[in-house]
Amino acid sequence: MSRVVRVLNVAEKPSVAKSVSNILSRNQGLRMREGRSRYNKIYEFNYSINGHPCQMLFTSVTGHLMELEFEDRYRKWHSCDPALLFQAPVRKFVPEDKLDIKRTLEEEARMCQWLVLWLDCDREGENIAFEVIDVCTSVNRHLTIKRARFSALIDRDIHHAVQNLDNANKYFADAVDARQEIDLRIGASFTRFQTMLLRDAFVIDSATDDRNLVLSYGPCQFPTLGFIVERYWEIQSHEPEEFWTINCSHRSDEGIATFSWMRGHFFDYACAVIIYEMCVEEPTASVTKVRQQEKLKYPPYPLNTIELEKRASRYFRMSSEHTMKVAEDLYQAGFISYPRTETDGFSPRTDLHAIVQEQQGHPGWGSYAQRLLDPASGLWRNPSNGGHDDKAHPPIHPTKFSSGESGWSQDHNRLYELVVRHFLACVSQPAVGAETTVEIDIAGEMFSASGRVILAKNYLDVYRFESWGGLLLPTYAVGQQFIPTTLTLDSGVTRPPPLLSEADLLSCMDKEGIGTDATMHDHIKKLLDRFYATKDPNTRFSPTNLGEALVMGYDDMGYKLWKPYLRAVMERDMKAVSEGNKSKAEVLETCLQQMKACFLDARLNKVKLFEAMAVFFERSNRPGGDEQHASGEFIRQCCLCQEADMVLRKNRDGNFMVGCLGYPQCRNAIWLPGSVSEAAVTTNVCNSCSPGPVYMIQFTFRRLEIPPNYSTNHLGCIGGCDEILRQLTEICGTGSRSAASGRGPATSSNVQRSNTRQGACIYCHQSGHSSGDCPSQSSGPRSVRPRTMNAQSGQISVSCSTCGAPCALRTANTTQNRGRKFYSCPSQECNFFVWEDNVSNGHAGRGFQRANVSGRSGARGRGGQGAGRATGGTFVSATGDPNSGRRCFVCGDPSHFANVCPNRGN
DNA sequence: GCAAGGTC
Repeated sequence: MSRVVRVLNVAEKPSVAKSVSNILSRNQGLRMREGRSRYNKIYEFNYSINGHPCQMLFTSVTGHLMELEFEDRYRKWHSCDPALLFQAPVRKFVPEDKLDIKRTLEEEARMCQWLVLWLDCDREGENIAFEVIDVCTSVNRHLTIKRARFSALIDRDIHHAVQNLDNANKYFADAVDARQEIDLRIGASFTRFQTMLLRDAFVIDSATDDRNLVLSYGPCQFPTLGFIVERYWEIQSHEPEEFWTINCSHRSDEGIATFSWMRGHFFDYACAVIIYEMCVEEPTASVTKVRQQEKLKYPPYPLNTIELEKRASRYFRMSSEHTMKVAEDLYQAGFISYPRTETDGFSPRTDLHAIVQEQQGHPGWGSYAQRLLDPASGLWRNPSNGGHDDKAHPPIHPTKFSSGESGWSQDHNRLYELVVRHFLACVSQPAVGAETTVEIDIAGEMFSASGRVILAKNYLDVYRFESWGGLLLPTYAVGQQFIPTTLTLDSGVTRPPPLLSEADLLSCMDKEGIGTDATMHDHIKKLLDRFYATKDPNTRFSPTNLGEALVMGYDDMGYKLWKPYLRAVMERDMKAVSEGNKSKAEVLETCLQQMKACFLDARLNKVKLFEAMAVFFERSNRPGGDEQHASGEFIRQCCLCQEADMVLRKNRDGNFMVGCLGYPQCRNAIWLPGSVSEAAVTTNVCNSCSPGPVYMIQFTFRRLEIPPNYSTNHLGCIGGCDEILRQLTEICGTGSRSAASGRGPATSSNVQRSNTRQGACIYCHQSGHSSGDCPSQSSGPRSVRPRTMNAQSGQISVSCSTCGAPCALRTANTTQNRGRKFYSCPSQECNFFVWEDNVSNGHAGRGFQRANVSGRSGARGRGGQGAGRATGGTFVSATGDPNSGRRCFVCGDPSHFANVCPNRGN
């Protein structure tokens, strides 16, 4: 008889310690006692491992026990150059809130001979296993260490795991160590760098207190932001293109059928008109094909975390972060299974019927559950498998019946209902429909219509979140002829894709491997918390100015730090480490070396970040931060605070300004043109500006940055009398803002992309000279971006970014934007367009973004040709009188439509 | 004051 072995078992979370204890003890003689941490109980029972009688102690941690941090002397933001964070020593330690768990482990480990690790069987779990080993072996070096590998919390797996104990896998743990270190070093260095660089240099109005604003960078949060910005840019740069299509409808006793043109649409108006006129001439339709098909609509795969978040967002507009909070509540209370799972297929050993049985009494879906269990209904179907398996948790499913609890919020009820209905749907037959497609021929042109009848709803009966729309189509027979009720030539414009919804964003992250199922919602929330993005009531995300500026800045540097590539490379390296093909040290060295080089380069190119920020934000004259101002030469007394002096200053970027020494009480500042290369205060006093004296400044401008008709030397005054200075400020912008509005190397901002024609002069559209030297602009060039003027008088007027002509304020009359006001250039060539609310919000206009004008029909037909009139149908010709309330798409004139616009094609 | 990953 061998001696009883005392075994310390450690799980990743309390629930697993409890489940495994229950399984192994078979609920016989299971005792529970408190540990030092209130969440992590200790279970005790007897068990026999490979014939050794064991006294089992089973406790848990709560995820990682340790954190990685820089050594103390590098932890303060100003303690070191952020570039040093790529080599600064780091240490792993148990944070304050985990110390009680650590103490429990130490106390129990001292009394044990074996340590069995029941952490989740993934890389993070393996890493946590080594954290536990670290803590336990430091108090008991004689421990025998074993790893239990299990894929589901079911009897067979657990008993198998404990009888086949394995060794912990250092490669897996190393991969996580590498990830942690890389994330920390990159995150901390870039975050400190860009925060300290930009926060004090600009007036960032998004935060209430921008002194505490952190402009964080992270290898997951930035690509997530990148998805949002990229889609936003895609929308911004979309050039709507007008197209033409022919629609046909036919009303009969059975109802109406709508036929669409099988050619789709034409972008060429003339071609469309020719074909349309042909159809109008001979409008008799002949049915050429009638096809009937049975179609199945399958229920969804079993539910995993990402799908739960996506569906809760789609169906209830719950944020992913809130969804996970509510799901955690339901899980803690025992109503649903573990909510953080990648698995979307049930193990064949799961007793699915038992789960359905529990739900039979529910007033909402109980009767469906009953039908499902009745073999006669034929409704049951073994669930399909989505192909993902985290080997640790089953798909999310109900674990306890409830018809609503008193403490539940509406969202608790909704989420529980979603989990239950989703589960019931998974074990149901697909919906069955009959689809009919009818094709007709009018004057040689083919049109088709389709309809669908649902024959059996099956899972759709319980899964009320999904529908399967379909119209009933009247009956047609091949060879049948009829005269269309309507035959119209309709125009439409191509539309940009919509902004990313939360579900879209989760899909992007999932696809590119950004974050894990347990952290994706955190990254999304972080973007909102950092003021990088906003979410509208339809759960669609837009970047804020801040978010867009940061992405633009890095993009202009040529670094794809905002793309998912970096994470993908890291993920590949992690995999190589976990497979033993690369060492942790090797991956750390190459990755950190590259990232450091990238960091140093980004710092050298910080002007790109400044430029991008300057597109959206005013420069701040706040002291501190990266832009220390030396006290400058006296110009005049400040006429705002009337107390302090205004002095000439130059910042580190070489930009000049005249600022009040009374800062921060007085924020009076006059920024000088970005084209100033030198500025010196003279003894000359301006004759016209008061109160005086106002000392004049001798300016030298950079030749290439000012129009040819301006001199490079200028004795100027900042008091307001100097017209040349005013013009150059307008043309060049101030500080680095000027570069972003057209000077110097082009930034790839969307503003630029949409308002300039690459490689050609923006005024005459010829190449060979820059816009600043255009011979057609005798009065000097204009700013590229649309300018708002007279803002102080309360009146805004917008001039066209291309031709400079004043724009008319118009009102949109489309489904999506009815009543919204916009400015557009009267000239057809410019295509300049901007929403009024974007102008007042400070957004620049874009090249062209017309409102939706699709579905507009023309006017009355050309007399009694064909049988249209005889049957009372409305035939619409490509020419004729306008309908009331509509405007020409091309010029906005309500007296005619685009198809007859006199300005068309000029 | 910084990341991302566990989890309560």
